[in-house]
Amino acid sequence: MGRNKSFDETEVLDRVVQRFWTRGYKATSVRDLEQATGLTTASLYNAFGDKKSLFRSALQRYLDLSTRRRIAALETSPQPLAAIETFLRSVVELSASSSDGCFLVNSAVEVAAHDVDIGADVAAALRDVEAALLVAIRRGQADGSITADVEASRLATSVMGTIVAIRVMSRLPVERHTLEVLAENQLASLHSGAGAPLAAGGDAPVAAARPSR
Amino acid sequence: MGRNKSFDETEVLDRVVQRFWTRGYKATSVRDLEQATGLTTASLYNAFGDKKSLFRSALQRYLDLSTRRRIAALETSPQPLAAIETFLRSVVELSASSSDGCFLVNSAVEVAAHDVDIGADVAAALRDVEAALLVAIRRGQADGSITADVEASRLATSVMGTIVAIRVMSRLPVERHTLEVLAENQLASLHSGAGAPLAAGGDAPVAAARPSR
DNA sequence: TGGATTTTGCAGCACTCGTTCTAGAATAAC
DNA sequence: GTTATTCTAGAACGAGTGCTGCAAAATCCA
Repeated sequence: MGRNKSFDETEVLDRVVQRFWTRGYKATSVRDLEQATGLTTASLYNAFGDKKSLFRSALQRYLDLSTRRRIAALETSPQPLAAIETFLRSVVELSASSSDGCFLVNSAVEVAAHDVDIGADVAAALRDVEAALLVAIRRGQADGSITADVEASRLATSVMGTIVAIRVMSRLPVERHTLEVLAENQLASLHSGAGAPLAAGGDAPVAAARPSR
Repeated sequence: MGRNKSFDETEVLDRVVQRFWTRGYKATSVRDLEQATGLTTASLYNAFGDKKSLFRSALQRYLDLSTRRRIAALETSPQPLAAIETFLRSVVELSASSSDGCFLVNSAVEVAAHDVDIGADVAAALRDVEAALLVAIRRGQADGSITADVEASRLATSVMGTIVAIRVMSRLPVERHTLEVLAENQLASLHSGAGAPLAAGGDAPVAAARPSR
């Protein structure tokens, strides 16, 4: 009983994600969100609670759209090393084409340290990613494509760190080449075959300075 | 001619750094800074200009105190690999004992993407660190302590990325062990001797969950 | 149709934001 | 001592902050 909502919650959340993602938590005002969503204050507060709750909902929506798809791809791919490579290369691709970075990493730095709840959200999401990487790495070690000289859990942490680093560097006016080097060095350290722990040549083209925003 | 300032600018800047560092740019108000420094609005604006200028001055002060000391240590140490190891271990130490992260990395994520000037400041500082790492790595390759299988510039970028990753992870409620793994994997990939690209054992103790703030 | 219940539009709350202004206090040069 | 100049104190500005209150509109269940 009662009146129905005139909007779709997930569509609204997508707009909210975009705002929080590009501007950050503090720099995004509730009025910004009203303008971005076309909703009024009352509708926003009625549907999602206060600003912090809305932010957490947006973060979960972002995880559903971005992070969890990657996790699924990692866990189901028949070629785990190739899946990790695809993952890393897509992160480089995204990072090179936008300075928005990763909503999760941005939130880790700006908000997570000051809010226990959001800190737990972010840490849990990163743990999920690392767990998926771990599964893929273990399978890669089993089929011989990934080096077994290092514990799988250590490799997973290392890959996770590389992703975070790429995401942070992408917020700065750095060359795309820098991001590629980070990804390639990480990939090289995963390959089995102990003779060449890291590729010395580098098969990716050196790109020009990325366009400034 | 005229009246003299009743405060020391660098002492005031140190207080300002602490505020911006722990709370971020947007979440730190000018009134916060007045309270932290004991100065009035007029004195702050007279000495440092507006909020953004004050932030940039604080960032430079931070670089003078923290970053540039590390750079000097890297460039002058007779044992470059040991210097890098000391660098990484001190980053882990700092990161494990505080959730403030690195003022430079925090600024990269929160502010640099939205402000061209600050973005240039941050990127330049990271370039300086990477350049110092490069010098140390080249010397390590020359004396045989660091692997020559990988281009020095790629190693430098990789170490830089690891530092950034540790700094970001330290803002979350993660175990100290995670930060140590990141540092150790990176160190292992620097060592010459191709047989064991990454240490499998791990000589650092597994610590309990770090104290929450 | 008639409540009951929910959503919506919008004014407005108390407060904080970065910044400026004015008056007076302090000090260097003459 | 006078004067020119700088610094300090604190009020205040207009705009913006997160959030709430209230009446009107819309919808479901009976």
